[in-house]
Amino acid sequence: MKKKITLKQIARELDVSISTVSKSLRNSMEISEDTRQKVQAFAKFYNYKPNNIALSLKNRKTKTICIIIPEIIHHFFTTIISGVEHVANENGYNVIICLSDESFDKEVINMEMLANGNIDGFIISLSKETQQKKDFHHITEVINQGMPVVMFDRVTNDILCDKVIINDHLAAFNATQFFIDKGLKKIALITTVDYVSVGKLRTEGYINALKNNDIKVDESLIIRIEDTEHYEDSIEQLLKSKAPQAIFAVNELFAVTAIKVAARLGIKIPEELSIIGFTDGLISKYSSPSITTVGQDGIKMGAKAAKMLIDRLETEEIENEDGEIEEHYRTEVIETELVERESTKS
Amino acid sequence: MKKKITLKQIARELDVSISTVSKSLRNSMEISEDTRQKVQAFAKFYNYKPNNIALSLKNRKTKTICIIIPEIIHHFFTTIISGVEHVANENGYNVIICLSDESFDKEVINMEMLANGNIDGFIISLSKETQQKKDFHHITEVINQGMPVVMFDRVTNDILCDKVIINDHLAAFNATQFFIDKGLKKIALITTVDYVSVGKLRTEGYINALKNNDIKVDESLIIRIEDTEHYEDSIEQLLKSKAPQAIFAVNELFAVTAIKVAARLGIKIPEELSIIGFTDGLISKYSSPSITTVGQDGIKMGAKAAKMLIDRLETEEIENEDGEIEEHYRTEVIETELVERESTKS
DNA sequence: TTGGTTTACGAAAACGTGATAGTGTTGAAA
DNA sequence: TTTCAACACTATCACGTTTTCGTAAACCAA
Repeated sequence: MKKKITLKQIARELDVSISTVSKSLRNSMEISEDTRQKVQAFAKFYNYKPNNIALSLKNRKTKTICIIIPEIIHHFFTTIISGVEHVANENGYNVIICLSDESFDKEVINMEMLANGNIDGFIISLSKETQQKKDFHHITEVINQGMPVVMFDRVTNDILCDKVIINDHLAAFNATQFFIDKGLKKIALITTVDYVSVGKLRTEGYINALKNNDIKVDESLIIRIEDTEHYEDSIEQLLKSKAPQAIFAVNELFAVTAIKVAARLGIKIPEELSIIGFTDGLISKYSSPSITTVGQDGIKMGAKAAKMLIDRLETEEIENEDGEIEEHYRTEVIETELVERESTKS
Repeated sequence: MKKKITLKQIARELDVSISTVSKSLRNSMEISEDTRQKVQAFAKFYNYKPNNIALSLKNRKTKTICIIIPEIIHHFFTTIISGVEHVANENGYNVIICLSDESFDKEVINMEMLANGNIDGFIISLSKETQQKKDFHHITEVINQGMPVVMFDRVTNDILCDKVIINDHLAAFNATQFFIDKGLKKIALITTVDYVSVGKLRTEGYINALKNNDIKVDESLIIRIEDTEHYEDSIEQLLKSKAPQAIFAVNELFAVTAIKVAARLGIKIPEELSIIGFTDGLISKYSSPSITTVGQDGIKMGAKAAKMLIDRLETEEIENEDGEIEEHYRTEVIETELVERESTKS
């Protein structure tokens, strides 16, 4: 078991100073060809690699970013991670993943913990609880310390920072319009409670599409789900009592559950009932019938977020020189597209 | 924008030494009540938090572990992460996630990068390419440097370290036996190529179950899939030409694809064809019909792996004192259970 | 007053690195 | 012979902590 070797050990072994070793290894002209060779050979033999922690301390940057997500067992967030990770790696950054489990406290603890030097910046999607509480002090604090933050998907207007979102409103509008264009008018909505920002926006998109086509909004066609475990009954109720022609679900799980319930009730899809979900995940793809969805490109979104963060990290020094430059934050909108499958009529 | 404050700044401001500040903050008895109060109040006001990087450098531990997985867009691995993250957090550890993308090179780069001080230990599941190459030098090297490594799921006997696995052989055996007990004898297998360790083991389990029941192994009932994109045709071929009574698939995707193909061919499930998959993920749960699977509890597995790693990290100092203690590595086996759903007859 | 013990603090080292600023030796120009 | 530059290296500092050791000042006993 040979432990990692340090500059100091090499220096002692070769009877030169630490500076000489350091310079030799970075091929400084100050050091004679001879010594350089010797040091480099020795270092290679003992597989010397600079200690990243020491470098981090010295350079005041860790080359590590943190992504905080509410939930990892969720295809959308997984694709986000994938996108972030890829761009980060390309730029020599590592990624620390934190799960807030939709909990405000965990989000705060994670941020405060890592803000003390561990990482260079954050990418975050707010937990449900945080959105409900509207308490963002932990985030503003981090930003005030000069650490860049990029928010994605579940964002808030209360914080000024870079953001990456999809146009939830428009996407929902288009999905609803898609139904209407097919001649369907009795369109149900399965959505979340309103404090989840994206759920709210999607609901609005749905409503606006109806209004835009002079279709009256029937509140009894809208189900707002809070408990994410037991909602099958509500859907069954809806299908039985209202017999909608179409359902727009604000996520994949709601969509696939609707399909299951419909199948159980003997309702034919897409002949008697069309369904569109949100988020193009594995479930939609492999469900039978497969589900038409509003595809959010998580990979692209994650990649974008990572790029924005890294851009800010790498250009920060320049901004600081001028001292007085006002931060100018951007909000990027990622496009969505309707992925047509078997759950809607073509 | 107030940057983080350091001990040095507090010391200068209060006109005491750095040591005094440090001691005051950790409530050392050496410092007078008076000074302590003063320092603590000041520190609290400026929200002083020790710099983790400096601490890491000093203590030679980072309180961060790394998990390397082949692929994140995969339910099993996300549950693993979830389990790891939970246990890690409970013990004050952060988790860095690296994706090897099934690539040997990326696995090596990630490990070498992080082994230089960034983290305290690894949890890893081998990439396909690594398993194929059987080149594990990067892992042994890290272990030789004294950094603990825990392998899970895709492991190898060529490396001595802690491991967490499921009994793939037994699980496959039991699944196959389950079919046989229902009176089904013409059982097909959809598996991976043999260099994927778990695929191989599951294949063996299947074969042994057949042999154990004096059923001849029919190689034409076995499909070994290499290209993970285009294998629908092979399955269609199998169903058409051999008309198996049951299919055992070594993962979720193979199982759900089999269902799709069967549906297309008008084969009734489970009446004419029973299917069992492996890994109890969302797809199996939400597929219609839902799929009976061999459930691997990823959360438990990840939690176990994290626990083993942290145990080793926290007890290491003690071992080192004795100097001569031989490392005794453990291999934990996580139980599986058959989750019966609609794709098999009850 | 002397010697010894507290009390309350400070200096310095260590973790590992890299940059800046020296320093001694040699050889050549003046 | 002096001076100056080039060469080849070394010393030191800084990053932010914690910890060990040292030491003035104060107090007390003899």
